[in-house]
Amino acid sequence: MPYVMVQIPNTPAPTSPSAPRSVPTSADVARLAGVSRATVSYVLNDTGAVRISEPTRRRVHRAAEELGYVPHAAARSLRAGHSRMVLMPAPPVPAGPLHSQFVHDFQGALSRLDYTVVQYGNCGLHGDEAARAWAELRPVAVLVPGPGLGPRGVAVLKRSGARAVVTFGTEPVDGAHALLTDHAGVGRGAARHLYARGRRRIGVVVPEEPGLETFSAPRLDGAREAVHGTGATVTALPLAYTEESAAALAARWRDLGLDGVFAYNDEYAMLLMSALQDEGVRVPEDAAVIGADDLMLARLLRPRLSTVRITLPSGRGLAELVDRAVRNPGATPESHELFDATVVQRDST
Amino acid sequence: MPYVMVQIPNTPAPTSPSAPRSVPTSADVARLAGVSRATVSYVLNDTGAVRISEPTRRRVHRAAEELGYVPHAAARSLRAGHSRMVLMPAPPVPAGPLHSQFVHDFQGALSRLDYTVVQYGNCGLHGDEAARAWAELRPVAVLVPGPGLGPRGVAVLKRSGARAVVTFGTEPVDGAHALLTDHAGVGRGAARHLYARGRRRIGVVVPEEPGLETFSAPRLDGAREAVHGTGATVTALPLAYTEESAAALAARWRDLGLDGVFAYNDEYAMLLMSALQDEGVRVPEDAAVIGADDLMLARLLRPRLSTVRITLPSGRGLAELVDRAVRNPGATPESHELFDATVVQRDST
DNA sequence: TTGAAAGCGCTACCAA
DNA sequence: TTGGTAGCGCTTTCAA
Repeated sequence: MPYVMVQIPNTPAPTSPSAPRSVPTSADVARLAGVSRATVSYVLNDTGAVRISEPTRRRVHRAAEELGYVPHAAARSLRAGHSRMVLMPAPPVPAGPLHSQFVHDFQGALSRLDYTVVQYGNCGLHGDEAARAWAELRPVAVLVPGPGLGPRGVAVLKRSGARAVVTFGTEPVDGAHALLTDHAGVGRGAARHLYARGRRRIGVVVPEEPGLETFSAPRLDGAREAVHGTGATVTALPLAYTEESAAALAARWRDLGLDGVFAYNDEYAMLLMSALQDEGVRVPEDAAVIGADDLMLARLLRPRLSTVRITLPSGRGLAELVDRAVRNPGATPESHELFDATVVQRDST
Repeated sequence: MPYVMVQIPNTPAPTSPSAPRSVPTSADVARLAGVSRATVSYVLNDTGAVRISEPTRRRVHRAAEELGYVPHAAARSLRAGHSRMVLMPAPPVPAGPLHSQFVHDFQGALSRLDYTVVQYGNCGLHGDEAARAWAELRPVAVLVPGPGLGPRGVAVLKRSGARAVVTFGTEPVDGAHALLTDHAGVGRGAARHLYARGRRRIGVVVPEEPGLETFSAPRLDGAREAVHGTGATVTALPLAYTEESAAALAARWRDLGLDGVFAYNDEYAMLLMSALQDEGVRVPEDAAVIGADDLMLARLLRPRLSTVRITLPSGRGLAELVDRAVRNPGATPESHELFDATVVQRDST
């Protein structure tokens, strides 16, 4: 079907009544109020050093209101030479409840310190590429979850003005503050507990979902380390987060000859424990099961699930760390343990 | 222990070798490469219209590399007059698994369409205040979860250049595209199901956690509506997400004289069902329980939990909606049902 | 093939 | 008390 392409002007003539006028600037406000742009800036920012008469203030405010004027953050921070944006790249996997809660708190705390917190969804970029993309936004601080950042990335960020770079991860990155997430410690705690309960052939669930290796690998390593030299064994058990996968694993459970399992976290633990029970494997007699994260829901299953409780520090404390780092960018990067991992024994071990 | 505070200059003299030099600009690159800023821009952006000789290109690239030059996004979009930022204000409550997954998909899909997706954590701001804060960033599109935005807010955003404003919520907002989340439909489906199973005195759990009213109120209303005129009753049951609260509710269950309950979602349902069982209330004989969201974990409890499954559309489809809206900002706002709610009967009803 | 220069929207210095 | 104006870093038109 033949058609005619009509050129639609994307900035309609300002005479058109219903059309969206172009975005009002402070110059427009100044014009309408009959003052200079400088005055507009003074009034709207309530600059202390300069006194503007009350009638003028009113005129400016009225004009701004009438035009629906909103200042342009990019222009402002360009002029100012800095911003108060804290950038937090979104993790490569959808956030779990712990992470969601943590990010929420942290955002709140930083907001109260007058920072603007922004989660940046950068799909597919890796390593230094990603760092460059973040650096383009000229954040005053960057909080990077996971291992996506090397020393070169840190350097790129700092060179482009980031006054604080903070990483979450199992080990510190050169030049950045580090919040150490001791996943190995979680695995170690779980395996030690199983060992103490008399288990010698220990399975460790490793989720098959991509993106979780970051956490699962150190947890597995930690478990290995915990029983090293004791004669107990640790076996990696790949498991997808589906009932089918759990049923399949449970079906070959007896062949595996294991007597205890650290199931990565409470969700996988619930899934596996349930499948084991369906298979007639008794928990904890035939197989002791321990999870991690201490989800409330995990207390509802019977037997009640033992777990490694992970307590994260308050968002406020971390926000203060960031604030300190921003105020004193020269300081030597600090490393902090972020986790506090405690075994909570219930009925499944 | 006494200590001496040493004033560290935060912009060290550029002669200092190891100190962080000030952020390199395209002018620095130009200087180092011995060309003009224009040439730098041409080379780094690979401008098609202009041919730059190969040796010059190399010099520019080398210089940029050496300085660790990263372009300044704010300056660029200021000059360009527009950006490709899609702003998504973070919801006031920590995200649940459904929301996390959805946001993740959606971010990925928009990234592939070459947008920059940014979740903005704006603590405490409300209504038009919040809209103004978002507008300062001059996003090309804004996706607002929940009811935080009125027609005035939409107008503010559009006036400041947003070419698409999309709301998630139970009802459309004037001037914005709407993705309708039919929470009432969820409640309706659940209550209808309970009614069909012979229940006449129906409880509806209303979470006490602040910020959830947005979802719980329409779910309750939907349940009321479903049984309106049938002689069946609907009773709101406040419940905090703690074992204590659930135990307290279960303790007075017999006094309440209810025979069925829609428990807001699967998590509250699991909590309540478990408490009821501890109290000796038989499920489903004495009390039929239905949740919502179809969490996998809810299938693990016994009796297996009936639920209202909520399927969200793919992130890709929504990303395309946004893209279409951005390309054609004049179009009449569309409204779409976002939810597809289906009752899944298992053993608890 | 390259350079000079204007200007995006804003703030802050200096002058009136 | 107010206005003129420079300049933040960038792209792009026009001229050489």
